[in-house]
Amino acid sequence: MSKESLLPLLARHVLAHGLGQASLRPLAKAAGTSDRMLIYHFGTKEALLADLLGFVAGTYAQALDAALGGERAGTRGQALARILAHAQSEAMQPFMALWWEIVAGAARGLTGFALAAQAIMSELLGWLETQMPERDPDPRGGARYLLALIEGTLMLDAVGHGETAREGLLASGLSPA
Amino acid sequence: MSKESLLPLLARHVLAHGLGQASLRPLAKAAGTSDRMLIYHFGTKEALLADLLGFVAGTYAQALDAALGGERAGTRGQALARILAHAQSEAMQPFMALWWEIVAGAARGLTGFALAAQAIMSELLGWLETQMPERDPDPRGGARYLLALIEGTLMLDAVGHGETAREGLLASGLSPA
DNA sequence: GACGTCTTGTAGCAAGTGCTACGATTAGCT
DNA sequence: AGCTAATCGTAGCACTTGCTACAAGACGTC
Repeated sequence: MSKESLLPLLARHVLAHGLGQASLRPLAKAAGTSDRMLIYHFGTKEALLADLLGFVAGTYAQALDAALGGERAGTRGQALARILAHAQSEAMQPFMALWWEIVAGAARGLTGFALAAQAIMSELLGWLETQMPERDPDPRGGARYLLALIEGTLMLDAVGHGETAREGLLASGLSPA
Repeated sequence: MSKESLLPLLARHVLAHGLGQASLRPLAKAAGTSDRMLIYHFGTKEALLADLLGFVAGTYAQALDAALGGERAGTRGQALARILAHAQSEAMQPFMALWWEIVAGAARGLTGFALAAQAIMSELLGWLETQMPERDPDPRGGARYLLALIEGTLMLDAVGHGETAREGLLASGLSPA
């Protein structure tokens, strides 16, 4: 079992159970090894977590490319709707739960978390920029504006204020009225 | 030492060190008691956490009222700037770090976390509604729109994408150009 | 003073934590 | 074949976790 072949299994466990419960022995069982081997491969739990978060960020990038093909949106509102539908889909729910744990770690200054979070946000921002309407007057600023709005919406979703977010988007003038 | 007199001390410790490291013995030491007493008063760590998060939510409500007095903003942009300045202030930094942990817990479905998060968001939303400009065409929707934008901005701040958020706000048309 | 309830200290338990020591197996290279 | 280095299993260590058992003081009520 190589390091690389372990990462997907570890990620699966973390997506399902969260980072808080991610201790070596359960992780090892989920990956079909022993804690001894995890330490052997990664050296330290901290290093394991850093590698794991990097892997998750990479997986997210792939999922984004796969799910949201290339053609440009007609309006900012369409780009917004498209990405919200993706993030709110059933399949992305485990990732979203993990995402807020990554944000919390980044806010506490944990380096591995901050790096993964920045990578994921950069990925999403890059995708948003390619999605901006063809003759948008300010694609760069617009993409960043949408990014803030999207993340705020997803956060409100996560804490049970989804309806609040929906009304906010309606009032933003972006939604297809 | 009553339950109520313990809560501020416990909150201080959690704000400084985070929820992840919040185990009974360190908490007890920070509050000047023993783990035995914490269990005696709260019954369970889970119950302690729920009480503690409720207390933090209440404290946040007070801080909001105290720091951001009553007079209405002239424009949506002013309301936005005002609350962002508050949330990004040095004094609020420990609370913001704790906030993302609360969000992460809520996203994982932990009841105490979800309740506290909803209370805090409702408080902020209520305050935003009182701050909307006098002749705003849609104060209800506008407040919700601002809420999403604010939380997205704060999240990007937390993960080191503060500059991204700033550019997004500039492109929103809300900032005093 | 007697009684029962509330409060608190000291010890400790069973389980889980990250990590290490040591030995056995395997693989690759000469 | 013989040697070296990578890979892995078994035990275990020192420590922390949430929580409990047991007993002693504090305190108001009769």
